[in-house]
Amino acid sequence: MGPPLPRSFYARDPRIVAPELLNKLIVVADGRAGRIVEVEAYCGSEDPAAHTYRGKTARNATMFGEAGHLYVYFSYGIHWCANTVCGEVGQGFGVLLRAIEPVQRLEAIQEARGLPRRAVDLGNGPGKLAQALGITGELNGADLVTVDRGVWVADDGIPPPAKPATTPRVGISKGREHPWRWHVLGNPYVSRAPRLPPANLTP
DNA sequence: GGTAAGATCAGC
DNA sequence: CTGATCTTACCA
Repeated sequence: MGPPLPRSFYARDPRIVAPELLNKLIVVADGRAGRIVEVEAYCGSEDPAAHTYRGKTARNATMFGEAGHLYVYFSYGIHWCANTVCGEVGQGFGVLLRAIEPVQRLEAIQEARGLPRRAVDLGNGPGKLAQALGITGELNGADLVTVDRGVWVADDGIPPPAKPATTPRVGISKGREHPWRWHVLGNPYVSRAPRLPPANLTP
């Protein structure tokens, strides 16, 4: 399946790392795995949409640590979301994993998601992705490079798309001007199709 | 100390 | 469109 990505892969600007994470595999301890088809970059103190914009808190501390660890946070009181920490220690940079195409242990993923689901609905969103792979707060801080808790990101030889689709990020109100969401163009497992520019209705 | 908003999702 | 209901920021 290929080795875990090295620390140096993550220790860069998340706007570089994010598109390169497309088509990599995220693998968890019990063998469930998915191909990453959608990501977003978050850029610390320079990014008002980032959890780390206003400095370190109990929740976001992992994101200020060493690159290559997993930052898992609890969202809207219901869902878990997973990020890879990027950049230098103290920057609070990371990449949110927003969608996967399930590729290994489909039955376990289906069971984790519950109810009959269309294949595309198994991992097409950050909360769904975490639920599909069983990622919860227990995995916050896991090292994707040393694989200390069984979670890692593998390169199985499929390269990132030469021209990934680039759009504004989903679900934020500040920082909308930055096109820091990337996805595999045309892949049916992404959470949202590219948003068309607003129609010009003025005469 | 209270309140509102949020990197979401499922079910009306 | 709404509810679920955790974390944080911000105001009093």
